[in-house]
Amino acid sequence: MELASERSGDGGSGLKEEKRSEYSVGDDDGHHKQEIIVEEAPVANTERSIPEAGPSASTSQKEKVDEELETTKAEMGVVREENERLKMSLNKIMNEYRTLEMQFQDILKQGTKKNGDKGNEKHEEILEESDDLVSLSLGRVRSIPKNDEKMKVCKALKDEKGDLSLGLEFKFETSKSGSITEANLTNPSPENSYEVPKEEAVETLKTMRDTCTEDEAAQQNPAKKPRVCVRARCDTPTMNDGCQWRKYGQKIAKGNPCPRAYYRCTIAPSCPVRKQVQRCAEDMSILITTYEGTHNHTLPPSATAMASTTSAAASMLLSGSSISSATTATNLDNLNFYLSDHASKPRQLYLSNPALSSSPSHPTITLDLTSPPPSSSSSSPFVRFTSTFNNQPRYPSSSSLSFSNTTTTQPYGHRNMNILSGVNFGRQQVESIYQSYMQKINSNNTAVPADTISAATKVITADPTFQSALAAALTSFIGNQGVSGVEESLGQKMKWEEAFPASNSSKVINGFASSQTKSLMFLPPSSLPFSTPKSASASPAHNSDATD
DNA sequence: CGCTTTTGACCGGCGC
DNA sequence: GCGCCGGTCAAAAGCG
Repeated sequence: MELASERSGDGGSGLKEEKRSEYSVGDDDGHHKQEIIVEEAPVANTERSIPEAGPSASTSQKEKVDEELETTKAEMGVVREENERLKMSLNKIMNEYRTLEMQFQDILKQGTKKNGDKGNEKHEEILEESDDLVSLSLGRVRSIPKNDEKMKVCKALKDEKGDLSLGLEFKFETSKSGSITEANLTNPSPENSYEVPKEEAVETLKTMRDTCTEDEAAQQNPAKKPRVCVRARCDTPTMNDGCQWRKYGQKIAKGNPCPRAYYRCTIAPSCPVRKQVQRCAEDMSILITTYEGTHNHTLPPSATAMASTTSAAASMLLSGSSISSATTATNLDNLNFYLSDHASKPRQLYLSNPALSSSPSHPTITLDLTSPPPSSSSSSPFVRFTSTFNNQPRYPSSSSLSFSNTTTTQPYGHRNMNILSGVNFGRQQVESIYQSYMQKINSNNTAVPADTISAATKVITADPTFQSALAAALTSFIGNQGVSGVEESLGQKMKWEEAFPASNSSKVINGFASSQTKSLMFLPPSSLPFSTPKSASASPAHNSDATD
C-alpha cells in the first residue's frame, strides 16, 4: 500500500509492472479488480482445489467442499456487490468532479472573456491539454478597478518556448506606476468580495508593490522566474518530493558554509524545472529547497503534492495577495502529509505563514515548514467545524462540488461540507481549510454571516485561487484515494502505524499518493489483510533523492 | 557501458 | 571597466 508513495518519481518499470499485474487502477478497471479478488481471496483457492480433490474424495468431504464453495460464492457475491457499489460511487464522484471542473473552467473562460485578454487563452489551453495537471493551475485574474494599464507578469513563463506554465501563469492588473492606493485596497474589486483591513492592506500594499517591482523586473528579463523556497526539517540530503532530479552543479554560496546543490527535473528531458537544495546555515537540520519553474509533463502521483503546493505558493507570490496564503495553506497541508509519508523517518511538518521575500534577482516565496503547529483546540469554531465533518455519513448522498460564484446559500454550503466529509479529509486538512476560511473572515470588515458554513462557502466561492487550491486538493485526494473510508480500514491503519508509530495516522493518512491505495479501495475491509501485506512486501521503497 | 555525480571553468547580471 | 557572485556547462570520475 505504501509502495507507490515511497517510490520516487521515476516509478520505473517496477511500478508499471505491479500496476499491470495486480494494482492497475483506472476508470474502467473494475473487471481487473474483480480478478484480483478471485486470484487472492481464499475462495479462489477453494475453487481450484475442487478438481484436485477429484474422485478420490469421500462424499462427506465433497459435501463439505460444496458447502464451503457455496459459502464462499455467497461471500464473493457480497464482495462483488460491494465492489460494484464502491465503483459506482467513485465513478459518480469522478463524473461529477469532471463536470464541475468543466464548469469551473467555463467560469474562468467567462472571466477571461470579460477582461478581453487573449493571454489567458493559452492558460485555458493548458488547462484542457493537461488533465492530469489541471488542478495545479492556480492562475487567477486579479483586477483592480480604475487601473488602465495591464501588466502581464510571468511573461517569462510564456516566453519559454511555449512551455506549459501550470499554476504560475496569471495576470496582474495594476496602475501604471505600480503603486496602488489604499482606496483601491480598501475597495477591492467585486470579484474578491472581501475587504482587507487597513493595516493588512498596507502590508498587502507593500507586498504588492514589492511583487510588482519584482514582476516588472521579471518582465524586463524573461529569464527571471518566481521561486518557491521550502524550509523543512529533514535528515536526508534532499527532500523527496516525488520528482526525479539530476544534480548538475554544486556551489558554495556566500554566507553559508553548506554547499548549494543544483538539480534539474529529469522526468521529461525538456522540463524546465530546477531546484536548489541547501542546508540552513543557522540550523543544519533545516533543509532549504528552492523550486523554480513549472513542470511541462505529467507528474507522478507522489509528486503532485509538492507541485500543487509550490504552484499555489507561486500563485500567491505572483498575485501578491496576502489572503492567498489560505491557498498555500490548503496545499501545504497536502505537503505536510506528503513529507510525512516520504521522509525516511517519521516527521510531521507544520505550516507557518508563508513569507514573501525580495530576492534581488527572483521573486521568491518561502514556505517555512519548521515551526510547531498552532493548537487546533484553541479555536472553538474549529471544534464545531470538525464535529460537523465527523458527523457526516461516510458516503454522502450528494457528492457534487461546485465553485460557482453565484450561489452562497446555506444548503449549498452544507452540500460542500458533505462533500468534504465524503472524501473524508483528515483533521489537518480540515483544519487548514478552516484556518484559511478564518483568515478570510478575519480580513473581512463586512458583516460575517452567522452561519459558519455559509460563510465558509462564501469565502470559497469568492476567491478563484482558493477554489483552485481546493480543486487541487480534491483532485489530489480523489486521485490518490477516491472514495472515503479506506484509510480507516484495519489493514492500512496497521501498516501506517507500523511504519510511523510516532505519527498520528488520522493526520497523515490523506497524504498517500498510492496507486495501490486506489485499487484497494474497491476491496471490502475484510479483504484487506490479503492485499495489504502483499503490497507492502513488494515495496523496495526506492527513493531517488535519498541517493543524493 | 551507460548513467549519475563531481568539480573546475565559464558566463552573465549586478554593484561599485 | 572590474570584481563579485549565482548559476550553468561539460569533462572527468564514480558507480552499478
